[in-house]
Amino acid sequence: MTETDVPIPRMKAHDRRELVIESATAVFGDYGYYGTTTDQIARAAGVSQPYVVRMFGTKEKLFVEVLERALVLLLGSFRRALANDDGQPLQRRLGLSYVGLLEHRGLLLSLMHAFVLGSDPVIGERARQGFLQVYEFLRTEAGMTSTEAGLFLAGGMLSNTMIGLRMTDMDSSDPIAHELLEACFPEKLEVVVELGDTYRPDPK
Amino acid sequence: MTETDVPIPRMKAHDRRELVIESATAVFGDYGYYGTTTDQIARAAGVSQPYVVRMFGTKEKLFVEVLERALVLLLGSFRRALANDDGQPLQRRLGLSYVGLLEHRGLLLSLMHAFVLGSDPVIGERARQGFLQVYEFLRTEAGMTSTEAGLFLAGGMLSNTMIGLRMTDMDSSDPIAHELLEACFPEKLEVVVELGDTYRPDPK
DNA sequence: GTCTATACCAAGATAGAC
DNA sequence: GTCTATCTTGGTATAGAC
Repeated sequence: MTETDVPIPRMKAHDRRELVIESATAVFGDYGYYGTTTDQIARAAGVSQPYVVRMFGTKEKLFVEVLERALVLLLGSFRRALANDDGQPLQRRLGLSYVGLLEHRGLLLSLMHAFVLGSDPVIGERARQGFLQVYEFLRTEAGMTSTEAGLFLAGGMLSNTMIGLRMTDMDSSDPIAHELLEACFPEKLEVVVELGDTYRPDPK
Repeated sequence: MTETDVPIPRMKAHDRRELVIESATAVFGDYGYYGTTTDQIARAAGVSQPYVVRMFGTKEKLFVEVLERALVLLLGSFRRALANDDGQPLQRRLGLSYVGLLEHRGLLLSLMHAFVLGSDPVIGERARQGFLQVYEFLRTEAGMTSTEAGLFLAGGMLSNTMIGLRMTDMDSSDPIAHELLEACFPEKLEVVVELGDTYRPDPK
């Protein structure tokens, strides 16, 4: 029962699990559910492929966990922005909070991939539910009107799309692209471009 | 050289090709690029799987064709709406035109899947280009300001997301869901729900 | 122009050792 | 708790007949 019984660097189950989910989020964000390999995820997390499957049972279950965690983080971030009234208008606080989520690599993109997979019986169901949850938050907790909430969501979906398109990578070159970016992220461009930088390297 | 040399129902190459692209659009719309099988497409088009590959070389090339055709149809539809001035405000004409594209099963969703695959060297490149093309249309031909164009695109991306989520399928049940749909498609709900109906059956 | 048969590979999952 | 080896399936692509 001495501690030296354990020579190889192991982690507590929970930590490894978190690590794998985080890596999975990043990869799923790039290639989507079907486009992502459990092996890619394993390599990103520095563990073996069978172990990834072992931990979550199936790739699908893992994706659902990623999706669920993304929603938790998203709503958590919104709630914090809501509580943290710094005098700025609500829309802006929430918007910045949203953009701040770019720090979590793949988080918003994994969500987006899920949103567009509504035909899938299990992923689609969870995705619908999650989207509604966000809408409900905006209406009930944030006190937006349905129109305001719709506009806010629309902006969010446009952001996600631009991130998915890796538009932030081609910034300064094309003047039209640059104008589009500015139109899409009013007053937040610098933040977005900076955070978007993290998205650069991803050799398959 | 008699016509009876050809007993089995063949089509002109061009027509078959069109048919396959259309079927592919529908399936890609449901499951995305990676999630779609060339065999699914083949069955949807009523031809053999190898023949699909034969016609387009690779699955990737086929997807790019689908993407390109979708953009052509989208811009065509917009140009028609622009030219067809019936007194309604431009935003509304374009919006209705956009929603009308739901008639082409999978068209908007295939676009959406492409948009979120920006990390892919070939698909991503084409997708970025296409998105910019649309933005440029709104700014130049439709004469929108950058803000107007941004808002319009945002609405479009939200629509796509709701379609992808199959939100229109759960209409009347949940009151919140219904409110969300109305907020998302102002004055167009009936059209959307009606056209969205076509999306129901899709057994994998 | 279109099919059948099939080669070939990649990916998810399982078994079992350490 | 984590790995190596491996089974199994399914999917893209090719060959070649009709």
